[in-house]
Amino acid sequence: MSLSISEKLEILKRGVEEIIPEKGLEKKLNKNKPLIIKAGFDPTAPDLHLGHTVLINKLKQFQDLGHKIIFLIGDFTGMIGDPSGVSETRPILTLEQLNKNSKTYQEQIFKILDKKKTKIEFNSSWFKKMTSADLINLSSKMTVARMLERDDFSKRYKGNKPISIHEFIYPLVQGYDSFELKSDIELGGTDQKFNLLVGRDIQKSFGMEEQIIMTLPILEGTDGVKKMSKSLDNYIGLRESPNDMFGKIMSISDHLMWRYYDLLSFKTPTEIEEIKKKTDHGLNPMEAKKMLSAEIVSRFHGKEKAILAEKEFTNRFSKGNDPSEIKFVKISMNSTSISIIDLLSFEGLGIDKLCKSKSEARRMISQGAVKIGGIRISDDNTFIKNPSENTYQVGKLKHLKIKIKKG
RNA sequence: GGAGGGGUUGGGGAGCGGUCAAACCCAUCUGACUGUAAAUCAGACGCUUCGGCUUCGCAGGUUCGAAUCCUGCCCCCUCCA
Repeated sequence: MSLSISEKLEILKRGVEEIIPEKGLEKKLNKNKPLIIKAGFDPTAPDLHLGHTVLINKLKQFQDLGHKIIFLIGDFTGMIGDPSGVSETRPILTLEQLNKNSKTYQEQIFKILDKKKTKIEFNSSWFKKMTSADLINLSSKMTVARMLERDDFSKRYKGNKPISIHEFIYPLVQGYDSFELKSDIELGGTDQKFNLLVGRDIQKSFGMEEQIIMTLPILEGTDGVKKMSKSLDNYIGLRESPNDMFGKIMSISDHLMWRYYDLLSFKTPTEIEEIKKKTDHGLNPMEAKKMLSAEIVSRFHGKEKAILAEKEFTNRFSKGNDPSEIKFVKISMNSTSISIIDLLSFEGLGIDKLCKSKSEARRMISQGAVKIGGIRISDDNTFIKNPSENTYQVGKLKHLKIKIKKG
C-alpha cells in the first residue's frame, strides 16, 4: 500500500496528545526513509497491561508504515526509578529478574508488534561501559534551573517535597538513550513529556538532529480515576485468561467504556461515533461493552477464545448460572464432620481458600454470600459431613468443589 | 552542625490520657435491584474457642488506664548554616 504523506500523518496523529515540535513529524516523514522510532519501558514488573498497549499500538502503526521500531528495555534506568508522577521507591532488580522480566515483555509485545521487524535494545549495554567521568560529562549538559522547569519537580520543590539527585539523572540517562539509538521519534505517555524533551537536548548537545516527541494519553485503570498500574491493582493484564479479561472489561463503568474505546479499540473514530449514537438511541450499553471486550480479548487470545469468553460471561452473569468449569480439590481429615466456618478458611486449601479467616467466613455467611450446592446457608453452625463432595460458593466469583474424605 | 515537623488498620487522613479495633474519604468485599462484575441503594471491612486477644515506627517507662505523656533508638521531611 502506498499512502500519501498526509494520509500517513492522519493515521499517526490519531489519539496522540502532543507532537513536539508540531511540524516535526511531517518533516521527518518527508525524508521518505524508514525512521527510527524509540519507546522505552522499565522492566520493573513482568506484566504488561492494557495501559501499555496504547503506546504499543501506536508503535504498530509506525511499523506498518515501514519504520524501524526500537523497543528499549530500560534495565539500567530501571535501577534508578522514574521520578515521573507518584514518587515511590522502586525495588532494585537483580540481573536474573531483569532477564526474566524482559523475556516475558517480549512475549507480550509480539502479540501486537511484528517480531521480525522489531529491535529490542537494553540500555545497560552502553551504560555499563560508561565511566563516572562520562556520567559527569553527561550531567554537564543539563542545568538545575532547566530541571526545575519540569512540572512535577517544580511542584515538589515549591511544595517543600524532596527531590533526590538521582532523580535528576534519570531524564539525562533516558535522553542519552535517544542519542545512542539515533532516534528520530520517541513515543511516551504524557507523564514522560519532560524526559522525552531532555532527549532532544542531549541529542542536540552531542551534535545530532533532535528527535520528535509524541506523547500519548495515559489510560485510566478499572477504577476510572487513577492511571492503570499493577501496584494500584486496577489493571487488566495482557496475560490474563480470556474469561478474566472479558469480565474485567465488562466491569468498567459505562462512562469509562468510551475512554477505552478511544484509546484501545482499533475501530476508526467514525465507527466509534456510530456505536455511541446507537447507545444513545436504545442500544444497551452492555452490548457496546461486549463488543469492546470481544475486540480486545480476541486481540490477545484469538477470536475463538473471545467468543467462548463472551458465552461464559453471559451464562454466568446474565443468566446467573455457575461457571462452566469449577476447580476441584480433595482434602482428607479424621473427624466425622467439619464446621462450614472451618472449611471455608481451611488452611489446607492453600490459594484456593474461599475465605481469608474464620471471621471473614462468618461475615460472608451473615451477609448471605455462601452457598453449598447452590443453596444459600444462613447458619454459621452448619456442619459438613465427612466424607462428602459439594460445590461451595462465596460471592459471585468464588466457586470451589471440595471432596472431603477420611484419612 | 543548629531549629522545627512527622511516622496511625490496603491508600489518603482524623484522633493527642479513658466512651478507640480507632472518625471520615477512597479502594475492596457482600447483598438487593438491574441492562453486566455498569449505575443506584444498603451493609461489611484486625483476629477470635465470641469470654476476649493482638494492633497506631521500634524498645522501654509513667499511670488504675496510653495511639495519645516521658526516655532512648530507627526512619522520613522542612528551614537555617
